Amino acid sequence: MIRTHDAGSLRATDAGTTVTLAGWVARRRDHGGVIFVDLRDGSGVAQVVLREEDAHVLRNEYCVQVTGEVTRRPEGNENPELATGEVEVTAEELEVLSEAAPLPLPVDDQVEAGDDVRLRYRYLDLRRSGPANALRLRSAANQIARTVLHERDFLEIETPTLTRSTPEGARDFLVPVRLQPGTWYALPQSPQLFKQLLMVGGMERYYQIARCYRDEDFRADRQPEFTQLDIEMSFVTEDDVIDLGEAIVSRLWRELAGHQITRPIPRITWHEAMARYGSDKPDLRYGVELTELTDYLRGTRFRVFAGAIEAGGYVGAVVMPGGAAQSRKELDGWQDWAKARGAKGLAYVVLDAETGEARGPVAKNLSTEHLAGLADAVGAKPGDAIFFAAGAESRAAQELLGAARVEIARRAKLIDESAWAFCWVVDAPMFERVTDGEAGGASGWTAVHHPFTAPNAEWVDRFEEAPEQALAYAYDIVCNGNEIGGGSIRIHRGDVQQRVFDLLGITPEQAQDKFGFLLEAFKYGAPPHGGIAFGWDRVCMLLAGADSIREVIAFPKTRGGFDPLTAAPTPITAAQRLEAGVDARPKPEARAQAGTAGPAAPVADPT
RNA sequence: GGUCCUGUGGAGCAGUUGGAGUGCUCGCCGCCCUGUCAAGGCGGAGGUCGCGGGUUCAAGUCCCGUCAGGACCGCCA
Repeated sequence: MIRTHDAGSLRATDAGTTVTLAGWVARRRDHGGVIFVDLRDGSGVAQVVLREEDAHVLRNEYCVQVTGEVTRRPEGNENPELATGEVEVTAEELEVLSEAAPLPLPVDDQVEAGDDVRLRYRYLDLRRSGPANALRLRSAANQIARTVLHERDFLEIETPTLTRSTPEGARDFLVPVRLQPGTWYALPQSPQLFKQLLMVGGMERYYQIARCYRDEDFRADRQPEFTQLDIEMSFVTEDDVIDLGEAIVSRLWRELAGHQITRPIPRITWHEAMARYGSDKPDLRYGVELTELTDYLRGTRFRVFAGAIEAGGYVGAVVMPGGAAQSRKELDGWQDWAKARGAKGLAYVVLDAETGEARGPVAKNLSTEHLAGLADAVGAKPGDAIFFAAGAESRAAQELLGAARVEIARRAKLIDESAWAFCWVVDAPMFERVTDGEAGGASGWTAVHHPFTAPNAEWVDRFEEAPEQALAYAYDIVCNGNEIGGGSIRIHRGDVQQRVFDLLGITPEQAQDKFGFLLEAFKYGAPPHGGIAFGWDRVCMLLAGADSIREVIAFPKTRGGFDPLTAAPTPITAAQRLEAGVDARPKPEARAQAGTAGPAAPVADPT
């Protein structure tokens, strides 16, 4: 090392030692005869005192090496703000290791720069303490997860990133295969099938910090490539996986957030979560629960509600504490808010703060009796506002109220930002009805989780009887309204798997074509198994207190899938295009079992 | 694919009902300065107001389109 000490480590006890430091000029204060430089390295900052003429050339972010004696600062010149504030290094030698051009992005913790500039100069951004600490935290999180898992005899095993599509339902990223022109690899959306094969292979306890790829639109908590802490275990029940998940999460939060999670983490069924919070990832930092009014309002003459009730649907409400104080404009704003998410509107009633009298457009449509008992029915007080949602589809109405609940909490400032509220959402439904608009409204079933999720003991023999009610051994862990992980016990019996495929409308031929290798593996003594995958970027984002996963990714992409630093993606040359076989037609016959098929002749046919 | 917000020297922001010269802080360049720590003082350079079109006597400001960044819906666990 060309340094003897870390700048941030110097203390009063080091006084008298001669040290060599290497790092960056974080800030300089040039007094003419004496120059103070804050020298920053990975460990922190120390003040260097320079009296040499040639020190005047120093500029921000010059990379320098300094040798000198550590001395206590003169009486009264200590800086209690700095860990190293009691001492300074009086430079005897200064070497400029490399100069820095004027900075396009100030390396300054005070300045908030725009995302495009930060990402374009991410290496400068990372010199700032916030972004640097976010990556350090992520490294620590990785370490903690590995420790917990190795303590429990897990094996870290890597799986391919050039593979075929796994059935997660998102769009695949595709990679042309030069050796088999016209054929394509898919980047894995998750290592799902491989980890199940590892269980068949007797690995019993697998984990991987796995990069996953999904070609869908971005969000603050979504990137096209992202990371999962992926785990699978053999011979386990749902409780075993949940217990492991809690062990990991509680260790992470204890060591990185200073928060002791109370275990067991509460569990709520999926149906209860939808009924009480209108969400399958409820934020439990605040109350504001939904109330179902389907029975209460039965017989109402208000068409919107009556229609939903007669259709066997749902009417419900959520209360905004103090919401009656909102202006007409604010209340109208809720209508726009609801329309923006595809609802027709958001009916409401406000309760007069003095008299408790119900007012508002909807109040006129409700009978005196319904109005009289309304406040009690939904738990509202004078001065509150009550929002309603109704629909033939219970879930859509509940989700609208659930979204309103989140918005209410935000507008009414009901969220304790320092709180951590965890829960498991269990007993998720197996199937969801899908209507294929293009196929003339034909309806079928799709797997809520994925098609290898096991029905629970109650439903395993009869999920076909009422697919919409069948429950799975599937569980999600939720933190402050964010789904941070999810998993399931998998199907390991061929007959059950076949019945699930039948219900999903997957023909044996299709099943064979898409994941025949997994089904074949299951013929040879597949152990019962299950697992979980944590959305590692989200976990780290929450631990870092960030509001986007971009903050915990070293080199993230912008919303358009663009990397401002490397300017990827780029067009390819005609030669690359030809060689990659992008336009080649695959050989007509389906590729036989692996092994004997030679490389196909290149059928370059650029169109 | 849809809705919304933002775009003004290198960075962060201001710019009123359209009205003369687009302003501030930081940074940058030069000079001064021996105890600062967001050092200070004096002077200076640097701007196609994202881009294109339109309305107008006049556009940073209003309208249309487009590009880029962001938030959300759709999509995606």
